[in-house]
Amino acid sequence: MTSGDTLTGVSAAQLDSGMSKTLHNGLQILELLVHHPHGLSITEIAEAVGVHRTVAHRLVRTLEAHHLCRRDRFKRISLGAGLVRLAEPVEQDLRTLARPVLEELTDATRATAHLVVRENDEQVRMLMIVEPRRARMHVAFRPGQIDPIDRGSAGLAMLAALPPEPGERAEVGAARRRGFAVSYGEIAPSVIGVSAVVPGARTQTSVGLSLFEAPDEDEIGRAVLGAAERLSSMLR
Amino acid sequence: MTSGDTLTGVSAAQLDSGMSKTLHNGLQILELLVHHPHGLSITEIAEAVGVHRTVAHRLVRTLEAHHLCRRDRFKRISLGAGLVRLAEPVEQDLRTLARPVLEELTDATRATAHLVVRENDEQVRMLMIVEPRRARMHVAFRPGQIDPIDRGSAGLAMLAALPPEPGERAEVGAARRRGFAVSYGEIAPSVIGVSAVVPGARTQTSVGLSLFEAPDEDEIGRAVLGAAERLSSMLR
DNA sequence: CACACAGCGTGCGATATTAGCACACACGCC
DNA sequence: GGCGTGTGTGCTAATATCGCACGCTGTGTG
Repeated sequence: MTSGDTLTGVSAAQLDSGMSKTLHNGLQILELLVHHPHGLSITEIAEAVGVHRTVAHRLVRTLEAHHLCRRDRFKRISLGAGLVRLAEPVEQDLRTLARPVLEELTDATRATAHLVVRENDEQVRMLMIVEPRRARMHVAFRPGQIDPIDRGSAGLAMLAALPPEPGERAEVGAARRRGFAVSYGEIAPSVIGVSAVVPGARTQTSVGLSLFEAPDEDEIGRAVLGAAERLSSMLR
Repeated sequence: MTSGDTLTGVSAAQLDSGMSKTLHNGLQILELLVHHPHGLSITEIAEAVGVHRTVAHRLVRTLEAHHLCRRDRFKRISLGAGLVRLAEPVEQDLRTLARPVLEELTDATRATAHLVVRENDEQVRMLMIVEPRRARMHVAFRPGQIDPIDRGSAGLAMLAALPPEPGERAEVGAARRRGFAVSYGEIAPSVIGVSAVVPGARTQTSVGLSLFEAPDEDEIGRAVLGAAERLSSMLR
């Protein structure tokens, strides 16, 4: 991974053979705009993506027609509202049901609660409730963030929910015995994670907490397990 | 608008000259998948979008590399979690701050609360809180839904926030006098809308309610105006 | 006020990318 | 075991794209 990632563990897609270059470039524009909330000009986009200005222009027009980009009155381009329509069906029920559970968990523990789902060999953060609740999220994690499956408490918990593998990390075995996983600074430095899987979800799912100080693992683990159980029962 | 819309007012983007056909096709796949939560096969996608199977295959591979699609173990394709990363920055602060305000409004009125922002000549529904709160949303409205600016209470309220236009609808003038707009069945049949703009938002924004029975307009209007005011004060 | 400048938008040909074919493969079903 | 459906992969023709050149708009400056 020699290029393209500006945030922790967020890998930019590489143009591989058997992929469409034009579509790839268009999507790269979207991913670029994620990191520029105040918008970019056509020229800046063209430079960043590495295409000719007129090419960027055409791609932006196309994205705009789909409401995936918008242009303010100064022609600066930012992400468009059509994206929320596209994102809305993604694990919709799960997110709707999980929100009150996470809020409860956050209120009980004064820590940031997460909902994470597995996607192949990676884990995706789907929902976060921070404390205090109305804070804007300037933290290391963001919804939609993608990390490898074998890192962090959420990933460990998911691996522990499967049958033991020969070369698995010791933490996975510990998580399997305890029912919840703990990790220290694996995804963000000095952030401690405690997670448990949600039984019965269609795709592997976990609920977890982020802490900045070493917790009473058993107490926090019980809270997380309780939240996972509660969410699990709502899924039926 | 002769083709492509399956839901109320949701218009599919047309391939216009000056647009990239490949990117357009790729995005069409995403929009198609919105309506198929259980996934589609490559062949079904190819048919629906009107491209050759191998073309669809390549497009899907590209989308997949960007985590915009995922394939389950039976090769069925559905929307991927990368979309929540893309959607997350869209009006992020506004949505974060508006949620508690909308929840309060819903609890007070037992009606569905909406947050709507303007995008050029269209309005986009950004957030909805339904009553009961944990219900899955099977209603006529969905987050991300796009409607023309001159329909429904949210649009009327936004138009009323601008200087009077010569040919404007009478309802706009009424909304301008009262400070909030009311509409009867303009977006979804027999659904009554009451909306007020949020002063001070970067893009024109409104807060509103959906009702199924004719309300006491002044009472509901006061509640909506209060919510808009509260949200407005949080933006500063 | 006129000028220059920077960035945006649009035709139009050369070219590289894509479209579609033909085939091989995997899987489930009779 | 054979068949049928659906997926994945080289390869060439064809076509959509790329990038150039030009005109435009709006902004800052002498």
